[in-house]
Amino acid sequence: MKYDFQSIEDRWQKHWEEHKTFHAPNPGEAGFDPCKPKYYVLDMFPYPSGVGLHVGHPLGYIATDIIARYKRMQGFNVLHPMGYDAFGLPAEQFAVEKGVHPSITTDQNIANMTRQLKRLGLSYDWERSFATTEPRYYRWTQWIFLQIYNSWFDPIQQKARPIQELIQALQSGWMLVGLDGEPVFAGPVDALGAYAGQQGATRQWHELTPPEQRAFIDDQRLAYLDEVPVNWCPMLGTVLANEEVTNEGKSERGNFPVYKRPLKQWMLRITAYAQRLAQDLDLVDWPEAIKLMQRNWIGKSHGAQVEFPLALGSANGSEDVITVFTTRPDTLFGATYMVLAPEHPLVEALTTKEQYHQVNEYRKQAAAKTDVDRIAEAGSGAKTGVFTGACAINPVNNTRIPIWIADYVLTGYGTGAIMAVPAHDERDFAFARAYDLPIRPVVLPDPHWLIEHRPQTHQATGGAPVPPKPHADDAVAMAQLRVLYLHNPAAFGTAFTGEGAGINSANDEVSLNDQPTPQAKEIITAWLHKKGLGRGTVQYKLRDWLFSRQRYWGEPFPILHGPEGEVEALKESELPVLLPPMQDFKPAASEDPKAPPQPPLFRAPEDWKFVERDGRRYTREFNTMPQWAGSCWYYLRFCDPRNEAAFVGQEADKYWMKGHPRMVARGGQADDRRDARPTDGTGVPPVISGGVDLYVGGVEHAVLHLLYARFWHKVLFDLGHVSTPEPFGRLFNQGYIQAYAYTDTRGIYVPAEEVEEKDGRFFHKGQEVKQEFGKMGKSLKNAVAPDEICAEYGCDTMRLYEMYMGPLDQSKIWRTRDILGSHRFLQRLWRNFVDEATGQLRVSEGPAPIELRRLLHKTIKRVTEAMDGLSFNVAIAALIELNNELVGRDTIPREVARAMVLLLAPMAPHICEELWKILGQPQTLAYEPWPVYDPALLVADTLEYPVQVNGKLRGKISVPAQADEAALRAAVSADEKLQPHMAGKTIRKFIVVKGRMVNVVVG
RNA sequence: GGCCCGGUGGCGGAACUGGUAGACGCAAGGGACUUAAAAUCCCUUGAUCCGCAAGGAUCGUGCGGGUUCGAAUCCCGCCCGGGCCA
Repeated sequence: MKYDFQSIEDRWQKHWEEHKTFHAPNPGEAGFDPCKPKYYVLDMFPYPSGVGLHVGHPLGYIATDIIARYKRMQGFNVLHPMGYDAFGLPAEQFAVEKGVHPSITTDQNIANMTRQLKRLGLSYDWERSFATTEPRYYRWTQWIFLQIYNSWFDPIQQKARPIQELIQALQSGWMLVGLDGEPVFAGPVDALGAYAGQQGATRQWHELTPPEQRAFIDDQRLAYLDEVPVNWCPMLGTVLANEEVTNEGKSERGNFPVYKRPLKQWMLRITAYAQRLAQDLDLVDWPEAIKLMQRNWIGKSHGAQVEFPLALGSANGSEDVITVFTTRPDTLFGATYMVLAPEHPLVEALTTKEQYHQVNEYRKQAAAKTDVDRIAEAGSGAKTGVFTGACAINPVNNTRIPIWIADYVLTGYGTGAIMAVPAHDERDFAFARAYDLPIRPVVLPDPHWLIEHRPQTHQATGGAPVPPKPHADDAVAMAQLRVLYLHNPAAFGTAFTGEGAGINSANDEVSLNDQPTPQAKEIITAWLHKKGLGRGTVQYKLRDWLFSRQRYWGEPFPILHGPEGEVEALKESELPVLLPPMQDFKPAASEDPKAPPQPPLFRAPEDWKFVERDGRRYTREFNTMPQWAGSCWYYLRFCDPRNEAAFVGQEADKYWMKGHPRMVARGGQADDRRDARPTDGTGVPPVISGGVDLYVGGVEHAVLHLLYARFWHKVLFDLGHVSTPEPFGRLFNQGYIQAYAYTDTRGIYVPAEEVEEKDGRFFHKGQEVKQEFGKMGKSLKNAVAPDEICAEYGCDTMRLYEMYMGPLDQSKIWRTRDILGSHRFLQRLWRNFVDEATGQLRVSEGPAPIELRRLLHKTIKRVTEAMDGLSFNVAIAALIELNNELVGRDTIPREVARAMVLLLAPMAPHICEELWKILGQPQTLAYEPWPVYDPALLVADTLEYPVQVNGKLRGKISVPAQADEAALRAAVSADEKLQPHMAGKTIRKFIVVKGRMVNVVVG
């Protein structure tokens, strides 16, 4: 009886499906065991792509499956679901290409992907599966949008609250309307810094007209309409979020040009959560790299807001100050000019008649460029700008400084105005040189910088002699260099942006001279605050989330627009708003960046587009939600996917999302949970955030999906709909599978499977080709389908191979021929259990020989620890070693056979189920207790100590395990091999590492 | 340019908290079985050197220093590769 993986795998997959082996009941349902702890292990939501899976995709799925199976055996209730993120551009584009409605292609793709996944023997609870495109799912996506829409962010409590509570507070006079359209607390302000300084200029709620009231409230919502400069991609016919635009100013999907233009769009106020999104990263067990990326994206920076009064005669109108934000207030004395973004609202009022034409022309040019172009041009040194004719006053030294406009300043960032400090900012430096503006050094660079950038040509020194390269210790030369810098910083060719001692920075009241940068910042910020000229601030790079897309294949908004342009949200009872059936769902793509956006829903049937209410005719919102909406909360729906009354039941949320201290497998006693304690010593903090216990996916979602989902989750948390502050307690990023790809002499990729190797060279149809490698996929023609591998070797082999390739978080290269090794392992395992010729079981009763039993328990320890660390490659290696030990024996003891099958089962479940059955077990092994090792068996009677002499390995001694130092000394001096190394020398030190080794220091 | 991660045999990789570097697999070579091939089983395999042999010596974890009885592991400086930001 040979190892017939085909029939074994078919049979067990059928068995699991028929017996619902992996169905996890919810609290309160039949079969639910409340005594067990829970474990929620989740894969990142996949797209059901039209081309199907290649072997790179399941890498993470296999890993989570192994953990799910392992945790089940350890006695956890395991939630392990899978579903599909099926809305969005790729699905729609695929549908457009094939000329079929997206709902049809989506269903086909889902069916195909489900088939492929099931072929891998993944133990998902398929009964919980859903797609974001199902109305019973997106109904709740719309519902959550309504929650966000009907909320505001209370800056004192730092949380979202129902907008109704704000309205009540305003009506009762507890809150007032500030001049800048901010809600202002009417009570005592001292304790409430958030509102400090805003009193005085306020209005009572009842002083506002109803439209004003409505506008005010709409401005406070977490979902709001705003006319904003957006990333407009005419070729896709939609706008994109900043995150969806590449550094090159192209769309991430399709690589089409993206332009900046103002459009009225739905925005989500994620910026209100900037502080908490950054701070709560401390609560989760995520890779540091990902936390860092999120922190960078949120971009918290400390600095100061400084007010620059306009010089007399400069302002035509109301405003008399320009506010700027700077992270280097210590360089304020070096601000020699100001720059406004071309779009800055003050530009119109400031510009003098003489400069009007030039300024206007410049503004037109700037409007035609994308942000990214502008940043790129600024970075490349091509600075452009125009003088407005107006001047401002530098408040620290009362100097008149000119106000310019330049497109290297963007409206989206900060206040859209900067103070330019050319001596200490690269872009300001380049600009100042281009337009001959003064450069005033106010921070003294360190000697290394001065030497590195010292002027080296006659021209650069302005005619002065070129000094020889000074030594940093040469006080006289360094002094000369400093003087040269102070007189002519431009000669050094670049700005000094580092920290140093202040110079040229004093007025009658305050001096930053000789102060190191951090202190200088504090001193000047305090002075500005005292004088009412500015204040220290915290600034974030994070922008609000642009939430509208001009697409068909997305969730419709639960929003109506009234005849007077008023916005009206639907009631919960009116959900879902179904996508209308349409034949022509194509976006209105155009190569003309000026073409007006035309959402496909604009062409929807009349009875969908218009809604009668109280005798008024409302128009539906024609935009749809972006791709990310559905994946922002799917992990919650998996907890309770069939709930018709709520997006997730409270009990289900509390049970599956609950946080618990991370369990540590200690000494293999993993199911003694009374003893479980938070991890320590590993440097991993205990997880206190709750949420998904293990979330596995690629790094590419580091900022987008993971930040959006955290934001939604926090809103739901604030409103009391979910019980944990964070959605994903522990995150793990798996690496990619790469593969060799081959290019011919023209540089064109040839199908990798047709390439043959000869003596280290590669040939395709007789032509030599070049070997490269890269991420597996269609474009490199190097994709390998899992179906082929499963057919040839079986999916157990494929699962083993993918896990054996290397650490899960690293990228690795797929080599089909290496699969043989994993396959041989399973073949050998099978033959150890079953006599192929007779079909006889080769298992013996009776106790195992002690040495074999020791090896078994050592293996249990290694495998268990490797599982906890997700080091499946190491776990497999340990099992191969044990298996190799069994090869050649006539029979294998039952206790070894049993444990071995259980240990391998999470990784190669089909063959193990079959062997389990052959061993006479009637039940699936999916819920068998995980083997536990006996620590007593790991301690041998005699130990072999390696002995070093002066740190070099010179021999080995065998001693009883209990041997003390004296016994070891005796054994060492008695050893013949060691003697020559110590002869004639005194032993100066005798180091014993108990159970590990001995080092003798002689001399 | 800044920050982060990594660099170990022909290859993928292992090595607890500083304690026998190279587990395990692939590839390669030799042998057994076989009419033959495949499959299987056994042996060898970091480099250099000494020895008929058993065995032994020296070097060796990107490079150069340092700490230590002892460094792939910790510290400093550099080189290379990857990622993120600019």
